Amino acid sequence: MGRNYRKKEKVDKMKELIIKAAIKVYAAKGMQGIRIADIAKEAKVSYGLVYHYFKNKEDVLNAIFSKSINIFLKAIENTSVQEKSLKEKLVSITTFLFNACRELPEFMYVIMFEVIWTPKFLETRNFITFTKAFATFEKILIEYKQKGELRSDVNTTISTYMFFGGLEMILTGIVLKAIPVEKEDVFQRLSNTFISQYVYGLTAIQKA
Amino acid sequence: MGRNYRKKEKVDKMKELIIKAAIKVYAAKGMQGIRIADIAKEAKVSYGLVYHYFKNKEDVLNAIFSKSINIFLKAIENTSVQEKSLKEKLVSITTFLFNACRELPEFMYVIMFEVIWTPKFLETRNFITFTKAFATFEKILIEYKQKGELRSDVNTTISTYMFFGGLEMILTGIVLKAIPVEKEDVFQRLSNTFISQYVYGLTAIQKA
Amino acid sequence: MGRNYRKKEKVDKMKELIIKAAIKVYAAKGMQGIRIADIAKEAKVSYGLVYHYFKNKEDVLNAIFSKSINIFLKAIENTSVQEKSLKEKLVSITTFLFNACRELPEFMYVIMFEVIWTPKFLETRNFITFTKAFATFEKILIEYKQKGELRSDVNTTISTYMFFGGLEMILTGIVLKAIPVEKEDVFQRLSNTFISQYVYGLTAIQKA
Amino acid sequence: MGRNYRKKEKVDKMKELIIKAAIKVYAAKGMQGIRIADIAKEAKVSYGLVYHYFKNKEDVLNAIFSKSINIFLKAIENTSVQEKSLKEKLVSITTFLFNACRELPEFMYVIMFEVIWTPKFLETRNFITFTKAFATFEKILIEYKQKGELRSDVNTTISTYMFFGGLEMILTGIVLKAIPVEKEDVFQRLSNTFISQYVYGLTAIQKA
DNA sequence: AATGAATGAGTCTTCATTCAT
DNA sequence: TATGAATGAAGACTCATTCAT
Repeated sequence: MGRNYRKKEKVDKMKELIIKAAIKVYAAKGMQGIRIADIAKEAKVSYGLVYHYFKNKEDVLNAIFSKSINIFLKAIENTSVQEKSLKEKLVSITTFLFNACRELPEFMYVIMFEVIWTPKFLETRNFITFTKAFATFEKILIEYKQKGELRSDVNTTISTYMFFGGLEMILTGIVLKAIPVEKEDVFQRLSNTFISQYVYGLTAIQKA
Repeated sequence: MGRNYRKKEKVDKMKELIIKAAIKVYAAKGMQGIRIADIAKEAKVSYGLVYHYFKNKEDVLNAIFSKSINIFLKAIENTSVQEKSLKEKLVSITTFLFNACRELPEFMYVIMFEVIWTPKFLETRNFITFTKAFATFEKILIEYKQKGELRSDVNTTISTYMFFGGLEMILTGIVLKAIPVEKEDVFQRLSNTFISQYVYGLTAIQKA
Repeated sequence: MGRNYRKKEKVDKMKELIIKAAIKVYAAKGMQGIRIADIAKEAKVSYGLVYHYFKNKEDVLNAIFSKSINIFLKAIENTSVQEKSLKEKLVSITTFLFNACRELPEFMYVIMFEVIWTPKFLETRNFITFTKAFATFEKILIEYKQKGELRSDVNTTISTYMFFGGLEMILTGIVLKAIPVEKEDVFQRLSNTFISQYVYGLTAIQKA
Repeated sequence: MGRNYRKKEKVDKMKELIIKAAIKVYAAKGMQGIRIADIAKEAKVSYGLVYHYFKNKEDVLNAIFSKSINIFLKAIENTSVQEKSLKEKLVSITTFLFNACRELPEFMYVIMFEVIWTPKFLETRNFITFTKAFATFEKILIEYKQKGELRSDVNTTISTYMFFGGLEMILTGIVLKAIPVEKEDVFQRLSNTFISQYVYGLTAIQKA
C-alpha cells in the first residue's frame, strides 16, 4: 500500500509536470499550434513518455482545461459559502481572478481563450463545467435579489453573463497589454472600478 | 473598362462565395477543423480554385476575419456619428448585434470565437482593428462623461471593455443556447435588460 | 495559299516568341523551376495560348532544346564542309561557340546545362542529335588522322569528347563567371589558348 | 558516452542508407523525377522516416551532392600531396575517376549530371566546392609550369577546365554507353589515351 | 519508467491541362 | 485567336501514435 501510494504520487507529479508544460505551450502557440513534441520538449521528457501518462492528445488538452478551470471554479465556490455582503463577494471573486491574472497568466490565458469555445469542448462536459460556474454565481445574485437588495427588474442570468463577460474582457485587455498596468496598485483600482460599475448597475435607483 | 469592371465583379463574387463557405465550415468545425477541401466542397468548387482566389489558407482565414469584423465595426461607427442620447446609441449598437446574432449567426460565431483570440491573429493587425473599435466606442463614453452625464468616477476604458465583454458573453450564451430564446420578442427584452444594467452602472447615483 | 502562308508565318512568329521566353525562364530557373505560367508571363501572353502553339510542356521543352542545339550543330556542320586546315576548322567552331556564349548566353546555357543530361532527354532523339554532332566532328579528326597529321595513337573518339568536354567546361566557367572576361579581346585569347592546348598539349619539351 | 556513440553510429548508418537509396533514385529518374516517396521505397523505410533524418527534400539533395562530390575531391587532394611526376599525378586522378565510374556509376552520375549545374546549386556553396577542386588541380599545373615543364604559353586555368571538362565528357560517354567498354582493360587504354592527348596534344609532328 | 525510431494518414499547395467565353 | 477560370492529380511535409529496446 505504501509502495502504491508512492507510485501514485510519482504519477501525479509527472502528470502535473506535463500539464504545466502543456499550458505554457498552449499559451504561447494556441490551440492550433500545440504539439505533443513541443509539450515534451517544454517538460524536458521524451514525447513517448507523454503517452505513458496520457491516453492521447485530447486527454492532455482535457487535463489542461480541467486544471485551469478549477482555479476559476474555486474562486466562485469559496466565495459563495462565506458570509459577506454582495459587494464583498464580488470583490473576493474579482480580486482572486485579478491576482491569478498577474501570478498565473498562462492559466488565465487558457481559461479566457480558445479552449473554452472550441466546438469540440463545447460538446463535452467542459461546457457543462462552465455552465455550473455561472449557475453558482447566479445563485448569489438570486439570493440578494430575493432579499430585495437588487432592482426588481434585474435579470440574474443576464447579469451573470455580464459579470464574467466584462471581467474576462478586462483581463484579456490586461493580458494582451491593451490595458496598461504599470504599478501593482493599478490592479486594485481596476478591480474597484469594475465592481463599482457593475454593482451600481445592479442596485441603482433610477435617476429621477 | 467595362470588361475589367465585369471581371473584378466576378472575382469579388467568387471570393465572397468562398469566404461565405469558409465561414460556414469555420462555425461548424472551428479553427482546428477547418480544411481547404471542406471549404471548397461547401462552396461547390474545386480546391484548386480556392488557391486561384486566395494565396493560401491563412489568406482565407484573414478574409473570414475581415468580413466578419466589418459587421461589428459598422455597427459602432454608424452609431457614433448619429445624434442621439447615450442610451439610444447603446440601444442602436446592441440591437444591431442582437439582430446580427439572429440573422447571421455564423458571422457572429466567428467574431466571438476563436479567430479573435488566436495568438496568430493577436499578433497581426486584427487585434488593432479590434482596439480601434473599442476606442471608437470609448469616445462616445468620454463625450457623455464630459457632459457630466456619467458618474465622475467612471473609468471609460473599463466601461468600454465591460460593454463589449458583457455583450459578447450574452451573445455567446445565446449562440450556444445556454440562454434560451424561444420567441422573437425575447431578443428585445434581453437587449433592454442588458442596457438597463449597463446604463445604471454608468449613471447611477449611489443609494444613500 | 497566300493566306495560309501568312498564317503559317504568324504561327511561327508566335512559337518563336514563346520559345525565346521559355529559354529565358529556363536559363533563370533551370529544369525544375520552369513553369508554363512563367513562360507565358515572360512572353506576355496568357498561359492558355501556350497550349495553342504547343501540345504540352514537354513539347515546349523539346522546342527549347531543338532551337538551342541547332546553333551548335550548324557551327560544326558548316565547318566540316569548308576547306581549311584542321586548326582553322577548330578555330572556326571554337570562335563560333565563344561568340554564341557572349551574344546568346541563354541559348548556350541550355546547351550546356541540364536539358542535355536529363534522363528523359537521354532516352529520346535528343541524345541522338548530340551523338551525330560528335560524329560529324570526329569525321574531321579521322580525315586528318588518315592524312597522317595526327599522332598515330590518337583515339579520335576520345579526342572528340575531350574537345567538346573541354570547350563546354570553359564556356560554363565563363557563363558562371568563374572565368572572368573583362574585355572583349579576352574571348579571342581564351579561344586561342584552348586550341593551342588541344592541338599541342601541355608539354614544353616536344617529343622528338 | 558509449551509448551516445552507438546512437550516433546508428543515425549515421540510417542517413547513409537513405542517401544511398536517394542516389539510386536520382540516377534512375533524375532531378525532376526524384520523389521522397521513391527514396523511402528504395531504402525500404517509410517516408516519414526520411523526415526524421533530413529536414526536407533539399536537405536530402544536398546530402547526395556532398557525398558524391567528396569522392571526386578526395581523388584530387590525395594526388596533389604525393610526390610524383605530373603525368603520374594525372594518371592517379584519372585512374581513380575511371574506377569510380565503373564501381560507383551512380555516384559518378550524380557528380557529372544535373546536381552540379542546377541553378539552385550553383548559387550555393556547392559551386564553391567545385571551384576549390579546380583550384587544387590548378596548383599542380602551376607548380610544374614554374619548373619549366610546361609550355610557357599554357594558361593553367584553361588547362584545368579542359582536364575536367574532357574527363567528364568521356566518363559521361561511358556512363551513357555512347563509348562502349566491353572489357575491363579498355578502361586502362581509354585512360592512357586521354592523358596522352592531354599532355601531348593531337599533333604528330611537333612544332620546332 | 523512459526513449525516440518508425509509421502513415491527413493536409496543404503547386501546376499542367482543359474549356467556356 | 486569346484569355484565364476551373479542375484535380501529384507530391511535399506534419504530426499523432505505436513499439522495440
